[in-house]
Amino acid sequence: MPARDAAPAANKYRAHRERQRRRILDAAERLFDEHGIDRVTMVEVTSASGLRASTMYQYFSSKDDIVWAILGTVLADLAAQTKEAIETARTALDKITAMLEIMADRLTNDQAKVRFLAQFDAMYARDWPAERLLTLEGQINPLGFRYFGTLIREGIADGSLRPDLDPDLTMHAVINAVIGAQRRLASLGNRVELEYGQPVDRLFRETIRVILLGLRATEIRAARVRCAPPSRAERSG
Amino acid sequence: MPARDAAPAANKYRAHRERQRRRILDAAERLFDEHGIDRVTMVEVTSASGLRASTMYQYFSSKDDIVWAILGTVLADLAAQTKEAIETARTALDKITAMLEIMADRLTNDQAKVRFLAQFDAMYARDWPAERLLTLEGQINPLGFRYFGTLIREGIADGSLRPDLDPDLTMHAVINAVIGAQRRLASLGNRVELEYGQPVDRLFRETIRVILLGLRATEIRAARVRCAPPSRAERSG
Amino acid sequence: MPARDAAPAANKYRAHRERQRRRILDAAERLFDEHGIDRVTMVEVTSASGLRASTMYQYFSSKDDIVWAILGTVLADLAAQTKEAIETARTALDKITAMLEIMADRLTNDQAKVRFLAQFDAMYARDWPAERLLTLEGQINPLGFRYFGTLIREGIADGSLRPDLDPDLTMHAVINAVIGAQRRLASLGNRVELEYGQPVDRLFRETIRVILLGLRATEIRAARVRCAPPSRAERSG
Amino acid sequence: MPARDAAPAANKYRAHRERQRRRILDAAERLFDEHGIDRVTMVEVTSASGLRASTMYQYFSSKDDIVWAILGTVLADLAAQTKEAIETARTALDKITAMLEIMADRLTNDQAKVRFLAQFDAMYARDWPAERLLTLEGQINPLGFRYFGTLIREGIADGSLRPDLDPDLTMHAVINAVIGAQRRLASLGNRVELEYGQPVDRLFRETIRVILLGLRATEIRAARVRCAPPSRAERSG
DNA sequence: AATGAATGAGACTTCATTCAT
DNA sequence: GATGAATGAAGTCTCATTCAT
Repeated sequence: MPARDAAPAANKYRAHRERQRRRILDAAERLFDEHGIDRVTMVEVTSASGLRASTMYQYFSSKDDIVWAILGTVLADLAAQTKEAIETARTALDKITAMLEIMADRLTNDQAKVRFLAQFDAMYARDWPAERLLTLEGQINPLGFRYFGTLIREGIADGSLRPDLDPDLTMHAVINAVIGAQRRLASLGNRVELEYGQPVDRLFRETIRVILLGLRATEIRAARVRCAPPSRAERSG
Repeated sequence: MPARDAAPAANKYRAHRERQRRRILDAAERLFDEHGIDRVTMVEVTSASGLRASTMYQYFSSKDDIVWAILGTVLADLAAQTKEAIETARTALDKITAMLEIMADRLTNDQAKVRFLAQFDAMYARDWPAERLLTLEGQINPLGFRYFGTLIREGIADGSLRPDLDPDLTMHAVINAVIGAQRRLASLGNRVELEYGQPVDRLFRETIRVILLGLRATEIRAARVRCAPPSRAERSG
Repeated sequence: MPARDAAPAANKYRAHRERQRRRILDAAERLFDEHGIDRVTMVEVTSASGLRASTMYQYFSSKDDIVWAILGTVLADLAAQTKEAIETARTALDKITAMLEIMADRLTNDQAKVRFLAQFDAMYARDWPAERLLTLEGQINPLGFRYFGTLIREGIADGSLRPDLDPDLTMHAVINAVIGAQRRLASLGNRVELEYGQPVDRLFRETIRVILLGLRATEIRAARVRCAPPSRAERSG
Repeated sequence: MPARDAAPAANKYRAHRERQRRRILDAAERLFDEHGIDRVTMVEVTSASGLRASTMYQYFSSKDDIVWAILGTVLADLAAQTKEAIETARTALDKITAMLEIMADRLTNDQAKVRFLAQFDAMYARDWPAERLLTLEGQINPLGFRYFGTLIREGIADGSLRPDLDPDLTMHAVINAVIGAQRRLASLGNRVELEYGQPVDRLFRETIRVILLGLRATEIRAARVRCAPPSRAERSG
């Protein structure tokens, strides 16, 4: 009976299509990471996927298509992780710390994906429309850029951040530096390690530590209170 | 007399060659910045230089050749500036500050060159031999990487840096973050500006400020100088 | 009862097929006119018809099939119109005039179809078998080519045509010129208008007028009627 | 001595280049005529010219380029012939007759080139910019379109043309019909011959004869003089 | 040293068509 | 009868590079 058969058939098609798509994206992701996005041709992706050129075009009509598709999945993962981490944090400093921790974690456990983002930034930044960037970074910080200012103000209010920070500037500056460092380390990878004699994770975590030291309230509050002896809170901060 | 004619002729010849070389490099630099290194072909560089393909081969036999040549000039400039700045500084913090200032200055005044370095990192990191990286970073810090550890120790000793910094790690971490941020900002350029509503220089200088805040012992000293001897808790931060 | 259900089902089926066929032909006709037959691919016709490539093959298995099908309908219309017009005419000149009028009318009111014929001539003339041409022109003049000679003789006899016309040649020559002019004007369309500053219909009607002037015995007769019995010389032209 | 060698070397290059160009154009012209412009691919032209695909692109970068180049030579020839013929004619009717004679001559002696023009009209009319048409037709009538009106007026004045012709319309209409007929006959070629039983030249010359009969003053002058007996000239006209 | 010509290699893309469901 | 998937074949075009002058 056609009515009964139609749905399963359609499902089967869709499932097949999805599987093929994944094969292509996986092959592409691997090749991009091994040789660099710019050095990989559609022909290579095609044969690495076990397809013929003309079949490929039924799925992706250009390398850009593939790149954007990969970007989509990478960012979706990232967004989910970030959101979860922020929700469980309490003070603003904790939230910021959680965000940066996520980035350290990704660098350790998903270096290939971070490298992909690094390449993407370097190669596509030029061409892609500004809204894309909003989407991109917006997904790293799913609460939106506006939230950055709020976060700093919140931290100043709750005493976890230095009171002299510029709410409209600081968080942007921090995120940028951290993303820059993370991607650079992912790209240069073990070269950095060879050279600096330090694993990339340690370097990155140290970067985060220094930045958080630069943000946190401890010393400043001491200065503000000025001539009173430091409270216990300050001492332990 | 051949002896007399030879030298001027040779000079003229060398001068001509040097001029041609510059034309090529300038054209390439411009194209690389406009369209991205990977999207520029030798054909384009050739015709932008006003040469013929076959003439090009008398100067550069591949795009890589050109890229490395440009890299050489960019790094030489950078090295000179950095060295000078460091020499005039007194405390370790001053030296670090000077190094980071140089980077901010380059971002403001030589964004194209920073963009070039950003592209270089992203695209050539993969292939180029490790010694090259040593050269690269070695020229930013002409005193050598070993010096980084010394610098931190010096700063702790002269009281300009936090005493709890790890001499083998901190400076590497800081430099990496700053380079990462600088190149990222140069690459994304006015896109970041549109999005964050802040000019890239301000963002970058804020990044530096936060990092220096994270490094310095200043506030503690400030508090100390002003009112009372620092408690032990403050000293250990 | 199967006997009762079969007929309506078959009808429904046939109606559906016919509707699909028309959709395809209409889409093709439009595309052929917009972009030129040779530049239109089956893929384009297929998607303009809202079908899938594989479905198309249930109806037409090549572009040629479609072209011939369209040709069939266009010629059928034309044949009907021509036949009717000729039947109501009295003298040979009137018949010829009627035939040419039809062509002017089509140029004015069905320019797209004339353009189709123009393209067909230019592109398929090379390949198509000679019998097809017979069919083609035979339908414009449903009475057959032989009739052309008869027509001229008839006109000479009834005094409507110049007596010095060659019955085996003239009508062919005239028809050819008129078809050539008509199709050319349809093809070049408003380009001619822009250039010559005259609408295509006016140009075409003027062409017809000149040709008819070249054919008719009228003026001589006019002279005759007005003043004096015609001399023998005038009668024989 | 370089000064002496340079010029001959450059000449040699240019001569070689010109020879290659001609080989390509000749091969293309032949293929276009045999199979139709649209059915010929660059690959075919290339190999018919004895070149490699990549060499071809040093000369012509698309089929269109080739088509336009051929068009250029064809029109140049035509323009030269037409101009010469017109100059030696005396009355307007003679001039028109000369123009049409040229077209008959080309049909007889250069049918392939006329076929090329026919194809060009049918296939490129759609796309090519209007100025091109001006150039095209302008070269057939090198005196410019304005001249058409003048010619008719001149003919009416010198008594060689019917006085009731519309100077702004007639010549355009005539030329269009003649070009249409000529190209149609060239395209259909021997098919027409088979069918009509008449060689194409005869048909075309008959077309011209009828049209000229339609234009010339003879009969009209009879009418104008009205009641005088026809002169001998009129009788034999 | 400069350059015109030639070209192998290969990337990208589209089409028409078949087959299994 | 409709359609999703697959694909061989072919065309278009560009690039890097060599060679002879």
